[in-house]
Amino acid sequence: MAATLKMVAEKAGVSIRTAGRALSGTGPVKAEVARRVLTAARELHYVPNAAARSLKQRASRIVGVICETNLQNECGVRRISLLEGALRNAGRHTLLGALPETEEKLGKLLRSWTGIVESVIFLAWNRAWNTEKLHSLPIRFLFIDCELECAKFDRLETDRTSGVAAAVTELLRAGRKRIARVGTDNAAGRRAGFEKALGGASPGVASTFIVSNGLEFADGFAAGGALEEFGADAVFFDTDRMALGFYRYASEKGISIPGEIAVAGFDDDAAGAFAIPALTTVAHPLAETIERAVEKVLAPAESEPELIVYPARLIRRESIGSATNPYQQETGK
Amino acid sequence: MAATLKMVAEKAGVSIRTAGRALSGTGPVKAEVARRVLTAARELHYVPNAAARSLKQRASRIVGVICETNLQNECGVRRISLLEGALRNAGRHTLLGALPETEEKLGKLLRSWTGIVESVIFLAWNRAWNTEKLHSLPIRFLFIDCELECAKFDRLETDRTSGVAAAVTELLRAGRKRIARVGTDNAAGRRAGFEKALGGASPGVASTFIVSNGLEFADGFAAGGALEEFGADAVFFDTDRMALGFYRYASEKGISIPGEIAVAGFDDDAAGAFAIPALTTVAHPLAETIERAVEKVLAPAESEPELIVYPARLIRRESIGSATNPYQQETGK
DNA sequence: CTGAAAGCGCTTACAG
DNA sequence: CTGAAAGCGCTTACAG
Repeated sequence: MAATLKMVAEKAGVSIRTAGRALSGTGPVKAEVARRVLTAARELHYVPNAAARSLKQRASRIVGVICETNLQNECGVRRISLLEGALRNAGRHTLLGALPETEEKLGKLLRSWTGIVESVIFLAWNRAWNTEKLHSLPIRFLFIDCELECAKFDRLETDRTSGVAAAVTELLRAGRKRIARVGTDNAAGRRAGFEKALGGASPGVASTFIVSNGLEFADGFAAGGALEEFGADAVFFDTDRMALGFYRYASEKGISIPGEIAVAGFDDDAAGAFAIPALTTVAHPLAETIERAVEKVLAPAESEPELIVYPARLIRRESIGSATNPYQQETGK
Repeated sequence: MAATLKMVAEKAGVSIRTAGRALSGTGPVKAEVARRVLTAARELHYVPNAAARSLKQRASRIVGVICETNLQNECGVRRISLLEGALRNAGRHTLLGALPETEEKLGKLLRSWTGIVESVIFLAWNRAWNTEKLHSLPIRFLFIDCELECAKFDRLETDRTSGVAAAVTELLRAGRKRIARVGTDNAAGRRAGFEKALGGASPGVASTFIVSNGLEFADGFAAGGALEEFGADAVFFDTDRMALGFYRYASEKGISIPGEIAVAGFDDDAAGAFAIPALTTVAHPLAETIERAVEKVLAPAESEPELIVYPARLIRRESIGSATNPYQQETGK
């Protein structure tokens, strides 16, 4: 049985209002009375009911976060972890949910969050879905790296296009002539980056796109056959996990990286820095994005929605032919 | 402005109670009246305020989950992801928080969760802390894999001792004579497992424990020097991430795995199955633990606290000398 | 400095 | 079948 403010007030022999003032420190209370209230509260192990306070104040201080369903890639996790910490520093709590399989289920989830959550940050979204229905909910929405096209919501995006272009340009600079990209079909920014880099390539360069269902180790491993068939001497994978899955394929087939094929990934997973050879990758602007997301959540709801794009950062490592050991570069500082 | 039940009732020209009945489907309402209410609700985009309902019903259906601070190991993430899904299937929401650095901050966090959360599941805990203060909070607690010794709370544990013992026994069976363990000082179960396995070893076997500050790639890499110094021909790492960090060290020094040194880890990260050589590891009983945790959260609070231990599972792969390719074993089914 | 009242938005009894 | 009242636990005005 949790103690209530009423119980504390009765025990201290004061009105509920006076007890409230004494405990919260707002408003004047005679020192002796305050002491009596605090003692009563301590003895009853009184802890204020945050939900009741929220209801009265119409401010729950809870932010919903929708993440991808199969949460396992390290970058997504770091993002959630950083977001939770930043939100907590801002006095907010994080309600976590995975993106449901269907629009209907998402609607149900958001309705069940109504009144609990003030804002919802989407870290994952299905681009085939309609955002219309979101408008009728008394919730503020923010989309991070969802490649959403609807301008009615705040959106923070990593500039995947430039990030991928930088990585692919690096493959070209290393003198590679048959460049492949392995990834999923719905990654518009990555495709654009790949094409952008190839647009500036010399005439003798050939390229291909190998469609993958997933973004996991197994998907990278599975792409090995198609890469051999194409005769790729360089490959960009949409995720580091895929790239490292391909490492295993290459090892089994005796294909040398980067000798026979140069490899680059995306996400800057910690595993990549320790892989053999260390993996060239593109890092998300995590810190900037998180900082801005929290600002957005704290800002008054009336502000105009905007699209903010943050640059990704290329991390060049051994897998495209560098002789330096990036592990020492990065951790030696 | 979110529409309230009162607004819907007024628009439909009925009492608030009748509107409530029509919308929730509880209790009898004349068909024509119900239709009027539903229409009004639709037009106003009415969504019930879950927080207000919680307050009245004294049941928030929100479960707090406290995870480790630097959430990056894959196993911990899978656990959270599975937990969120299982809780949602049980009609519960997941409030996420990282374990604060100090007891005081944890107390503050839990107080701020009071009234919001019905139970809190700890996925991380500092064994130096006192559990006494938890008792005064109107929250139910559950500890998963925290190696907590206090019998007043429900605890679900992976049998790390047997898991580690199985891995180390496998190293011994492979004929290794100088066995090291690399890990943190506070891992009681792992230490016990290591010692248990060595207790049954032949007289000629030597062993050592190399203390590590963290459980990351860099920590495994950093242990390389001490392992060479000891002249280890086999090593058990407390996490797969450390083991894979050591892979990099071995590669740089030209040490062959498993030829010169056999390696085993713990956690069953996906990366291990694709590493070269594929990493022998111990898998957590994730599914069983999650299922039981949700059962506990749903069960009446009066039940006696208990300690339940689930067995870990050894996954033997190339890193201790097996010739089979476990990748094919595991994904070929 | 202190208290009685009203209300956040809903639901749970209780009368009609 | 329907409505007026009370209450979840707190806070925000408003009187004294």
